[in-house]
Amino acid sequence: MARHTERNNIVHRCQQPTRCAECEVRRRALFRGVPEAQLNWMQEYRHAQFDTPARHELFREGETAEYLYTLHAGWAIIYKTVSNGKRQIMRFALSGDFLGFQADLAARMGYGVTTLTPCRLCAFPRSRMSEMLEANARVAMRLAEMNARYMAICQTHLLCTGRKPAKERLAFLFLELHQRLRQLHGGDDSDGVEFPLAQEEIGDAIGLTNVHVSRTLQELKQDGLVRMAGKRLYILDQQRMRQLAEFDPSVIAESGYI
Amino acid sequence: MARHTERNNIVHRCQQPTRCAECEVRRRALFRGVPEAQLNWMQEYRHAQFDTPARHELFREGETAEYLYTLHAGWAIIYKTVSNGKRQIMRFALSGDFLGFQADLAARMGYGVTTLTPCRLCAFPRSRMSEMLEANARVAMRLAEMNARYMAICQTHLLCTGRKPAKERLAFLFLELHQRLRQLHGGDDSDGVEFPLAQEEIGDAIGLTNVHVSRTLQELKQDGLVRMAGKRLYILDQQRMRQLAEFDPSVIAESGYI
DNA sequence: CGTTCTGTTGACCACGTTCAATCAGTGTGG
DNA sequence: CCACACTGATTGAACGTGGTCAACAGAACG
Repeated sequence: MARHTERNNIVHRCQQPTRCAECEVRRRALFRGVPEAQLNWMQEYRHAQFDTPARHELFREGETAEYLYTLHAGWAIIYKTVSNGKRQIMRFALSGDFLGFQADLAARMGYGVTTLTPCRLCAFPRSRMSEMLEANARVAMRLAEMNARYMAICQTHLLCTGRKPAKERLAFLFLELHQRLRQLHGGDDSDGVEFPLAQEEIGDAIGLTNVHVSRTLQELKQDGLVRMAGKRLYILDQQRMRQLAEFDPSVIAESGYI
Repeated sequence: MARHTERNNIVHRCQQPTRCAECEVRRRALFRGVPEAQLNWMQEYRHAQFDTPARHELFREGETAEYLYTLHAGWAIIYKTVSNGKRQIMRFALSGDFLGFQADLAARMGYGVTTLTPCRLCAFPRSRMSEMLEANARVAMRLAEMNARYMAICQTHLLCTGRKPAKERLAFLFLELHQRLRQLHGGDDSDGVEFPLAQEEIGDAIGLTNVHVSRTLQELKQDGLVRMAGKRLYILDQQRMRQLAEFDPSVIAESGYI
C-alpha cells in the first residue's frame, strides 16, 4: 500500500522504431492476420515507439488517454484501486498485449496501467482508433478476439478470488503466467520462466495480503510443486499443480497457439 | 449448491420473429449502428428466434456451442464452477447482451450460461460468425465495444470480490443492476426495478454465501439505503449508496446512453 | 393443506488480516 | 571496505470477517 509508481519523464522515443512488417511481436499482437501488403499503411496509425523505465504510469485511473499501446516488450499491470488504498491487479500485460481499449474511448479510464519492468511500447492515437478499425475489419475482429481472451483471463481470476482458497489461487496464477510466458519465449520447463513479481504484487492479483502470499508460497514449495530462484519461477509438477488449481490451459490460451 | 438448472426441451421457436429493422432491442445490441439499408441482409445471419423457460441451460461449461445469442428479453447468468460445487457468477446478462463470444469460437466454452427467467433469444450460427464480422466492420467494432463493456463490468466485480468487504460489494451490485435496468426500461427511481434474484444468486455473484448475503442485506435495509418488496429493488439513497460502494456509473455505462 | 424453496437466526469455527518485529539482500555513501 | 539505509520476505500473536452447519420460519405452489 505504499506508492507504487514514480512520475518520471525518462521516456525515450525510439529513433528507429520496429517496422510492423518485420516485427516479431506482430504474430501475437493487434496486427496479427493483417495481410503483408497492408502493413505499411496500417503502420501509419502508429504514432511512435517508446522505451519506458519500470514503474512508469501509462494510464492513470480516472483520466483520459491520448494513446493506446501495444506492449512490445516488458511487464505491465492493469489495476484498480479502492479509496482505502487497496489495489486489485486485473491482469498482467505481456509482450503483444494491447492496452487501453474500452467501450468509450473518450471516457475516463476505468483502470490504471503501470509498467513493472522497463518496457517498449507502440503508441496509437486514440483519436484515430475508430478510423483504423473501420478501415480494416481484420483488425477490428482481432481486437474483439484479443479482448475476449483478456476477458477469459479476468473471469478465471474472478472465479479464483470469489470461490477458491489461497493455495489454489496462487497455484492458478503461477500456471497462467507460466503458460503465457512459455508461449512468448518458448524454452523448456526445466528453465523456468522469468518472474519479476514481488509478493505484494502477487497478492494484489489474487486478493491476498503479501503476508499471506508468503505463507502460502512456502506451502507450495514444501509440497514440491514450485521453486523460485533468481527471479525465475519453476513449476516442478505440472500435473499436480493443474489438479490443485483446476487449471484448464485451453480457456486462456491464445487461439491458434495451442 | 443444489442443482441450478433443469434440462427441459420446452424451447419454443418464434413463428414470427422480430424483424431487426423494427427491433426495439437493436439500439443496445450487436446490430446497433448498422445502417438501415443493410439490416435486411444482416438479419440473414440470425438463424432463429426462441423463447425459453427459466433455468434453461444455454451453454454448458466445457462444451462447444453451435449458436451464439442475442438476449432479446429476460435475465441470464454467465458463471463458472469449481469442482467442489461452488459457483461464481461472472455477470448478469440482460436485454441486448450478446452471449457466447470467445477468442476461439471452436473451443470449449470457458463458462456456462443459464436463464434465470423466461427469455427470448436470437440465435446466430457459430459457423458464420467470422463471415458476419468480416462482412461488416461496424458489427466487428460493435462486438469489440460490447465486450469491452462486459470486461469493465467483470473488472469492477473482481475489484469488489478481491478488495472490498461484504457490505460494499452488495451495495455495488445493487447499484450496477439498478443502473443497467434503468437504462433498459427507464422509469422513475421511486418505482424501483425488477429484481428476480435469490440471495444465493446474489452471493454467487459477489463471492459470499447466501447466509452472509442475508445478514448483509439486513444491514443495508436498516441503514435506510435499500428496500426490497415484491421482487423489486428500491435504492432509497443513491448518494450514500454510491459513496459506500465507490460506484462510478460512467465506468460500466453503455457509451452513448449516459 | 402438505411440500418445496427461500430466507432468517444462532453458535462455532477457520481462513486470512493486521500489526509488529526481525531477517536477508542490495545498493549507497563515507 | 564497511556502515547504513532501504526494500522485500519471513515469522509470530491476536483478531475479525465471513463460512459452516443446523434448526426454523415464511412464502409459493401444487
